[in-house]
Amino acid sequence: MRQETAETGATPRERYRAQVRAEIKDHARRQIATAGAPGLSLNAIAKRMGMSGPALYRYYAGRDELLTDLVRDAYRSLAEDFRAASAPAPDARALAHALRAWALADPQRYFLTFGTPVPGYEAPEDTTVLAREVMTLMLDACAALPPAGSPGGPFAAHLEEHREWTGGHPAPPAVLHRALTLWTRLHGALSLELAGHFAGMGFDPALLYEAELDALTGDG
Amino acid sequence: MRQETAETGATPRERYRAQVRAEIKDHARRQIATAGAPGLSLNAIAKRMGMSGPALYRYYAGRDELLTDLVRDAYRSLAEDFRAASAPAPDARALAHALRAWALADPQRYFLTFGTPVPGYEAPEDTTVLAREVMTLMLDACAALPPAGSPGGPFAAHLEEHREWTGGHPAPPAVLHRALTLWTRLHGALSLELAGHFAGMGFDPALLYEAELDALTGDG
DNA sequence: TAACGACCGTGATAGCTTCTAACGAACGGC
DNA sequence: GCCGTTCGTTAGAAGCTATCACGGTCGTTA
Repeated sequence: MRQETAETGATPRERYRAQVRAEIKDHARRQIATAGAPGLSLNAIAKRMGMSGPALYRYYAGRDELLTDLVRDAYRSLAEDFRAASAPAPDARALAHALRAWALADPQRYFLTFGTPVPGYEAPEDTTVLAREVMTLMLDACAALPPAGSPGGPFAAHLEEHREWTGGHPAPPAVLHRALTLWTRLHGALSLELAGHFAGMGFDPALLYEAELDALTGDG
Repeated sequence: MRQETAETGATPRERYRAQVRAEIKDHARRQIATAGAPGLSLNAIAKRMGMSGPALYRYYAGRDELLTDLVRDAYRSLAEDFRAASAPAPDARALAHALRAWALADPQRYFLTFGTPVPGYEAPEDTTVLAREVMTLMLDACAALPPAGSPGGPFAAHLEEHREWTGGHPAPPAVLHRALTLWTRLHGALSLELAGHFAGMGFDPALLYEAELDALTGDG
């Protein structure tokens, strides 16, 4: 039978394994932060950890599995920041600022989750679950906003009949619409900024972001 | 001396060279459309063209140069579609629809221009010139819109002093703001749709796009 | 027409990558 | 103390970018 330690609930072997996996992820994070996802090299990680290339495959079946783990961590980290920004009460402005801070802290991490998808790579089921969790926090924040003057256009009516993605959230369609536009507009400004498309244009991206946020919280 | 043909103004050698380069680009386009930019392989292109790998280097110095050429073509193609949508008169709605059609026709081409940047790769000067051309058409379209009720917030005031990117466009700051939000909002909705982030959410991305467009042309 | 030079395609090579397979060593449970 | 699981190694296949040196071809020029 296996002997479990009190602290972690795992055998020493499993603890070692978990630690090595964490170390691998740490190197991968650093590597991705500077060279991006395509620059992630299992070989380089192994060498930097002082072991040979194939040894890594004892811990990760391949590049994709490592990337998936990083995506999972990224979503979890964003959800955590969102939860912190939602305390003591859901707040769309705080959420938006948390999102930008999270993105600027590690742009490649943002691209890993919301950037260009790798064609061959299929996101596993549980990442969409994590994404839904983030979405739920956005819905809560938008539900807490003062209701907009307009009752919502034809798209809000469309959303009334297609609310599978809300996970049973009781928000009215106008709030669903607001949450979606909050997401897409902030992502639009943020992703173009991070991708460097505003470079050399002269204006301050932070002010554009703030202007979008004003438009959203004032009247979507 | 070089002998120029009447039709193309180039020697037969140069015509052949241009034709081969075009064929390479064609294969690259097809390859990128299915496997994305990281899936672009010079070797595979060469083999599919019936020649050996290194032969390609006679026509393109490397992967980056080929990618740059594709980016250039993409911008040119978008600018062309925008010009067509701006006839007979600048029209923001027509422009937006042209953008979405252009993106859906080849999502990887969209990502090539507006997607996650490759960290090692630096876009050459002339692509920014092409991007400015696209931006100018957007500015023209926004200038032709009926003026918004609001005179513009603090960001519009900021833009008044930072209008280098307009290339001397005489539009008032409110129009500059509108053009920027047109770009970022449409990109936000479009890029998330193309990246598959709306998959399984149930609603129709086209309606979301249309709703954003309504919000923009009605009152930004 | 004959020769020269620019250009094109080839195979060989270096160095990198992911990933599989087979072997030896170390660790932990009984 | 034995024995099996697990770990790390080296070797190797297949792929990629990119460079080099060589031979063939084409166009021009003497």
